[in-house]
Amino acid sequence: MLSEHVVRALSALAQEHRLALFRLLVQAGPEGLAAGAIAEALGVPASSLSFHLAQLTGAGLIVQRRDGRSLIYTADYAAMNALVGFLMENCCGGGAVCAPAAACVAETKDERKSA
Amino acid sequence: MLSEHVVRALSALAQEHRLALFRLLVQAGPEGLAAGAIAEALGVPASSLSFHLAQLTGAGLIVQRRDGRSLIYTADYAAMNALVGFLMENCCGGGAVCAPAAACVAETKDERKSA
DNA sequence: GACATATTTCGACGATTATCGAAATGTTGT
DNA sequence: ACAACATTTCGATAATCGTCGAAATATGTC
Repeated sequence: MLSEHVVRALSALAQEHRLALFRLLVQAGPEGLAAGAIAEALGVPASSLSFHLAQLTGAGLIVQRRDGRSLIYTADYAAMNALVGFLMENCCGGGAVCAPAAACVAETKDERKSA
Repeated sequence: MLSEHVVRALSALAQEHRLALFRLLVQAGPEGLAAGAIAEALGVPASSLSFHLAQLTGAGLIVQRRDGRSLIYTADYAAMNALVGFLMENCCGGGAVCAPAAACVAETKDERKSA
């Protein structure tokens, strides 16, 4: 993971609306949310939201897919885990006390059924 | 933890020099590093570095103490853990698959000796 | 007190960012 | 083809940010 990418990701998260947006998607899970639903949840005009979605997408933190006329956004958990891992890497010079980075492993609805 | 503080912390980290600086301190551990040593390690002019140190300090990510004429900076591990925890909070709606946030518990030299 | 060292504050500059309405694009149903 | 809906692109504006030299502040030494 290049620090250039990490800076881009952190910049994307370093903004009230985008931080709220990302957390909304993190908590929404793999099903994600449509742009319209996000705009309503955050109370942000559509054009502003679109700008923020583009920032997060460009940073690789969220992913877009289409469903009918709606665009559905989901958090990229792998990117989130990598970001956290990068920040805490070699914490305290690798002392045993420092726990390894957390990992969120998302499951789809189907995976949950078959488990 | 208020999202306002988190945004401040993320903004502080969302910059090449400051990200490198913070990671340097995270890896340096509780003993920390003097401003001069950091400036040399990063290849940044003293006045620029001072600006960045102030950003990180203001965001509560690092802490300053004095030793003679040097100012020693250390990473605030509690703040780092809180930041990561906030980001991953309630991941996937609280699904059991998602591991809890990582935690780095720093030890001082003395604590390590007596352990 | 004078001097060297360590670091911060000041001031100015160019570059990037967030905002949002209006218009454009893509999608669906008739 | 047309109308309705969902979302993005464009353009302009105000605000914030990173940079660094010069000067100021603090500390330690002689």
